[in-house]
Amino acid sequence: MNITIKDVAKAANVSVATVSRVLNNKNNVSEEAVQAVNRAVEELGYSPNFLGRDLRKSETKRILAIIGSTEQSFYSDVLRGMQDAAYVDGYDILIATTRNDPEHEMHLLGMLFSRAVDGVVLLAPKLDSKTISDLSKRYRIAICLERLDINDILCVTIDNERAGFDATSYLIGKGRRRIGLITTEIRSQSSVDRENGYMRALKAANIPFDPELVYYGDYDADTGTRGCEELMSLANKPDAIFSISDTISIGAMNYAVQHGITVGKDLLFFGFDNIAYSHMFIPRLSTVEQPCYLQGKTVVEKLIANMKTDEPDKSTYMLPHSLILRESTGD
Amino acid sequence: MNITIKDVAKAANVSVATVSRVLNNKNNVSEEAVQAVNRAVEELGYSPNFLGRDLRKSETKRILAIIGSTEQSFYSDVLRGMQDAAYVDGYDILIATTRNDPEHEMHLLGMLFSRAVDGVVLLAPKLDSKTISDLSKRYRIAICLERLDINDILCVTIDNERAGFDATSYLIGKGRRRIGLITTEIRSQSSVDRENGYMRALKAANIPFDPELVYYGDYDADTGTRGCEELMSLANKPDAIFSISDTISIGAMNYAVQHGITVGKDLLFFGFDNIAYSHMFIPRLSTVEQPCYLQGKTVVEKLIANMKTDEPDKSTYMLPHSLILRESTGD
DNA sequence: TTGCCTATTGAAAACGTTTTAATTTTGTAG
DNA sequence: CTACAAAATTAAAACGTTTTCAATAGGCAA
Repeated sequence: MNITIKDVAKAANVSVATVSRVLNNKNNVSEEAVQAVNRAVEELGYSPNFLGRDLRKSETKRILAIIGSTEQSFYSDVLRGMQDAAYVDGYDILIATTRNDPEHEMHLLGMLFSRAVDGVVLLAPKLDSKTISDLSKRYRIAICLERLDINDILCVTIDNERAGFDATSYLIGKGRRRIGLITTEIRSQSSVDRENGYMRALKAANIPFDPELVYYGDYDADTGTRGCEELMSLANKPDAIFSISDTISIGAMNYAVQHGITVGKDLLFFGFDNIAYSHMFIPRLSTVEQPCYLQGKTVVEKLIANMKTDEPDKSTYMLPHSLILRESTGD
Repeated sequence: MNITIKDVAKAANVSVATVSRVLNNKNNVSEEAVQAVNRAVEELGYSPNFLGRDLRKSETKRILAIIGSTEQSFYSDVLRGMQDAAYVDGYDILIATTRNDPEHEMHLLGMLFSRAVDGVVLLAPKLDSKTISDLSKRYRIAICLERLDINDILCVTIDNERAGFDATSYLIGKGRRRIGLITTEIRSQSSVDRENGYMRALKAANIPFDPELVYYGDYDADTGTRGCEELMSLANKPDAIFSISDTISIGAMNYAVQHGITVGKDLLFFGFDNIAYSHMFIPRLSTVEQPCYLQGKTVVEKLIANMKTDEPDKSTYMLPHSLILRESTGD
């Protein structure tokens, strides 16, 4: 029913081997054969079945990027970087979402076990690090935008601890001493690292850590709103708030603006990620920028390199971040 | 080197056929065999190679969602709907991005021709409708969030013309008679439809159409900012602005707020999509809400149904939209 | 002419599954 | 016991490619 390489061979009066060679641009084939095959392909409207090819070659030239959801808009830059790197070596990047469900993440990793893709990049994995680490011994897996506490898997990320330190220190440098922190209930390594950076900055400035000033929630704007509300209802209010994501910060600032708090003066805000909306929302948000595109590009380059070797690179690469200063810190 | 079904068969002392049947839960196999096979699978850490399976079965149980980029955050709801529908029939949804390049869109459709996926959903296609329509005759393709001017392909969308009409009419109902329109340079069908709705609303209210009031740009916030600036520098300024996306509206409102224009009074704004940030930005944006999740769910349900039949459904389904009224229209 | 090397070609094996068709085993009724 | 149906099993074919290996054709030197 479907047109196969056999049909093309028949139409072009050559063997299937020759057709295959023409299709793959092998050099040891006569000009006539090339012409005949191409004509036949054209006439029949043939396109090769990759299932056959992939099976025979035992490779798919596809890499799967596994993410929680596409909602985090800054993923788009990461993915762009990944695609650009993949393109160079003829790979395609496919994306699948886990909805932050570890079980579904495992299901998607099944595409790797079952050879439906050649490699996987986990963006913000939810599975425990032991599991991932074990799998990475048998399969080509890399992690991006995160790192594992187990240190034997290819990671491309930023130094989140340092970034948390930098942001918090900046607020301290602005004379603030009661700095709130809004972070996530979910103990992702990046959140933990950012919190640790926050702590270290306090310690470095001899400010005692006050657990009251930490609010735990989700990754969304509502968390920011509720967090800000809670922190501002403390007897001893904060004079600055660092959040581990811009989305949270925007929600938090939203609360402040609506309650007549002068952002950038009474209360400073520092976010994380530099999402597109962070400079649309007024007052504009100061934030930590991470090199999204570059992280994506780098992780795929390294992963593809790993596919070609038996001694995979298991390093953790930390790319440089930077602080973007805007109105929310009074800049 | 890799563990195959043969190894399992040997270890379990049965034939590969039996192993296959156990793995696929076929009923005509003895309890002992099931035990033996499962034990062997466990011991060897075997997982089936889908390339072999897919080739033999001529199906992959995978559907590819092709989008421009993941930046448009409201896609995430659509994709969630798609996944939920896919899950019911044991399909996986994979996502690939075209970066709005028709050529790359065609490349990705290659996964369909080459049988790497069973079907494709195009979210906002960039290829011309003739091409897509032709392809849909040979392959299982559906369109979501858009429609084609050629009407012979499965589409799930909203009535964008009607939505444009509704939004504009609402502004007119608020006493506005100079209504600006910010839309896209790119002539996507949805943009065109929304514009047509805008026109029809003007006509229905006996307001002459003024081409000066239309600004063409991109899908981003910058376009909104520039568009608003340009429209407000007219001798005869608008008293309301309808944009074909929230992102644009937010950029536009941003300009207005910064230039001391009282949004919701001097100037009304109406957006489109009801993205998450549209109620975070103050003043809050009135907008057209489309049923994202439902569109995604529906399109995949219909597509899967089409895969099972020789007489595919080529209808266009228009799901209901609604108006969300907030501060930007003085509500 | 003969022999040999090179360039091109094709037949067949291989990739790892599922499924068909044939065979063996089991169970049951007579 | 025997006969026969039903159940379980297997060998082998099939899916559509790529690749190996052997074979053929062509060119050229001797």
